[in-house]
Amino acid sequence: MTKNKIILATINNFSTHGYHGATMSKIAKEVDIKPASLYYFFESKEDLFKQAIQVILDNHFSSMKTSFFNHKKENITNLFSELFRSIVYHHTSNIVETKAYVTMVSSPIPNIKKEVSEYLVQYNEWLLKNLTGVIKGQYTNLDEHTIRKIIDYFIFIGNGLFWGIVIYDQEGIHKNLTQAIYSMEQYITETLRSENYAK
Amino acid sequence: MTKNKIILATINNFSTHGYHGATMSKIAKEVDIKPASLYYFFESKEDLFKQAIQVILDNHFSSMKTSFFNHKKENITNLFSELFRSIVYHHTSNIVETKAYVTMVSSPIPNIKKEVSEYLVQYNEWLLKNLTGVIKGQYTNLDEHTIRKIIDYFIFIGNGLFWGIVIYDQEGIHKNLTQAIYSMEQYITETLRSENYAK
Amino acid sequence: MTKNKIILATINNFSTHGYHGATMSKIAKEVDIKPASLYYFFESKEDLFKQAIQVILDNHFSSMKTSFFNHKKENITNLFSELFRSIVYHHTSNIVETKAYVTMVSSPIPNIKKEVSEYLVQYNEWLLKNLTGVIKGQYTNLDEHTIRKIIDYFIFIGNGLFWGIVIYDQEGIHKNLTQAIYSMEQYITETLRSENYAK
Amino acid sequence: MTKNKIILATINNFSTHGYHGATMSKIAKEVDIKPASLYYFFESKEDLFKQAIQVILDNHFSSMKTSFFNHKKENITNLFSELFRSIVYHHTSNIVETKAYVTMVSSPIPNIKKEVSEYLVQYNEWLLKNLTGVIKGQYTNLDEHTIRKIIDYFIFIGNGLFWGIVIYDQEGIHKNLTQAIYSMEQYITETLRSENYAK
DNA sequence: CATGAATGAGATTTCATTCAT
DNA sequence: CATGAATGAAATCTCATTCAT
Repeated sequence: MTKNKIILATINNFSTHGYHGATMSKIAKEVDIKPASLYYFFESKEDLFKQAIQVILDNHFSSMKTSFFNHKKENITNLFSELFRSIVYHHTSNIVETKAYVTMVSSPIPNIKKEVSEYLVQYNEWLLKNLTGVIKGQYTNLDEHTIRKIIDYFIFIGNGLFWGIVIYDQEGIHKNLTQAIYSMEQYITETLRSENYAK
Repeated sequence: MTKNKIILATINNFSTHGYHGATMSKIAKEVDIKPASLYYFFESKEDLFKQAIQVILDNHFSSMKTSFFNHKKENITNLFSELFRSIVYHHTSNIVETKAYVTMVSSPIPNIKKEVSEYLVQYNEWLLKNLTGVIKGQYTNLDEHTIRKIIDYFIFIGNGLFWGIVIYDQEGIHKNLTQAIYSMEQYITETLRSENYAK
Repeated sequence: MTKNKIILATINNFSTHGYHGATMSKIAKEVDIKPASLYYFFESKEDLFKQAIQVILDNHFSSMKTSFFNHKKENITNLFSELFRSIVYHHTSNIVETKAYVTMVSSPIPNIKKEVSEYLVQYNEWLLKNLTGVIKGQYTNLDEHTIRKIIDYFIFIGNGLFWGIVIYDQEGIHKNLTQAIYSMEQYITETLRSENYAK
Repeated sequence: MTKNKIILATINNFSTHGYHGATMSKIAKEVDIKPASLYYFFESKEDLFKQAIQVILDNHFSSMKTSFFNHKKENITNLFSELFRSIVYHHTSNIVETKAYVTMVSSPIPNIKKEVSEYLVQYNEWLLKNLTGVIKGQYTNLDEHTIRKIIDYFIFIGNGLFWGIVIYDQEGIHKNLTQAIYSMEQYITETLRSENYAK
């Protein structure tokens, strides 16, 4: 479908050239149509980019949801490992969208900032709520504050993993994944021990 | 000095609008001169951006060198904490340059990619060499491979810290700094223990 | 057709203002379109001028071919007169192209020199071959060297005629034409006599 | 002297790039000064070019005068040969000025046309007057009309020679010179014979 | 004399957009 | 659906010129 191809070409161009560098011509050429034809599907460049970014965010959300709900959640350390793996899998399989996201964060598109930050807030709330739920389900005695600290640490380590995906190659990313999993395991072990926690 | 002001305005505009969004007009307006005057100091937009980026990279390097050599290096855990603190300090004090760097990585400026990757290689080598030196000086029995793993982990955690600087506010960054320091301490402790190492 | 009109306006402006003096604005104004529209038909100013010059050269070649092949070639003196007449006719009817050609020779367009010199070489070869053929057909005993001398003289006299077309008015040009025809007749008569030639 | 060097650089640039292509920067660079310095010597670009062109015309006139008055004028055929030789010598030694002249004729400089055409009129009158004088001195019976025809033919042949100087190399030019001398000799011989003239 | 610094005007070119077909 | 043709606005860049030093 042409409209879809246009969105993909838009994401592709945006990720490597930024908003102003991603011209309607380049996008049209990638889809093998003329620039004038883009206006049959989209009202304007801004409209096109708004929709394209929505696709990136939707993909990200559904990818994260899928991996979250596909997991058995018997073991929390295991869950974090799985989530890290999902993050790596999602972002490496969609490296173009990932770089587009980074571009979005660093040089935000005029008039589209809002959508992105709203998504981030929404995503974080979702993640927080669900992770909290799972952890509570397994470690019933852990207080809210400790749970929050674990999730925060997970996000912190996830950030390192994320930036690694952007700047490293396959090999480097894999090394980071191992480090992330190890780090999280350590953190949980330590936390549980210091909390004098018994499952 | 006009030339300097132009460079600063360029970094500023580049960091928020990307290469194509940072127009010569916007830059000139920020310096309160006319666009034509930019060409007295720089041959072309590309030339201007090349020099601006060189400034960013030079600043980063000298900032890292300063913080590295100003430290006493009596205690390695301490050194890593100090370096993390320096990273945070440098990037938060130069948030514009930092965002410019992220923009550079995600949507690289045509014909300037090379300079940036060359810098990264050079910086990594410098970091590796010096950190290796310090660690060796303090833990004389640690083998190369273990030292390398420690440094790799340091870089991995530093990446999380870095990305946090880009996307969080003061408070979030400070939280990340604590997490990073803790994480590194843990890692070193564990490593030394598992190596059955006695200083 | 717009593209054609643009080419004509280009030749026109080039012939009187030279390459740098013939601006895209002037050309567009002459065609009654906006400068930006020129870029729908031509990639760049250089591209436009390349094509315009090709038109001049093509016109010249086809004009010369037509007049050469339309002639009966029974009498060689007559042929030369006819060719002179054709030169005058072609250049006075296309005085703009002719002046453009002179401009081209004196202040060549950057990166377009090659096309012009290649054309000149090609045209000279064509002229030489065909004139040689006709002369040989009529004066079977004339040796190659003599034929070549006659053609060279024809070209020499043609050059005087050509420059006269550029700098004189109708009357002056006509006077030159008479002189050229006379000169060529004399030369052939003298040459045949001195070669003791009998047809 | 700087002013002189500027004039030479102007002629040089004008001859190869035309008026609009000969920029103040290029001229300044050739003299190894800054563009701003040109304005110490000349009021404006137009002023500079006016003076430069005056130099070309003055050089041409004095060169022609010298060669005319240095000749013994015993033999008219000889005089024409000498004048042709002078033309060739002057223009090949000053090929840059010559090409500048051609550029001037084909793409005249705005507001400077007048000076050039006035010079041409003046030069032609001078040439006519002096040649007429010499011819009359030697062939006292020749009527004005015949003299004028000879001079006209001389100019016509000179034009072929001139254009040859512009487009040919050393060898081609020399061949043209021979042809021109021969042509003029023939013409005079024929004219005298047909006028049934006895010196 | 000479130039560093600056600029208005204008040149070439790009780009998002429109609209008739 | 798609595009050929066109354009206003703006971007990059050039150029002649000025003026204080």
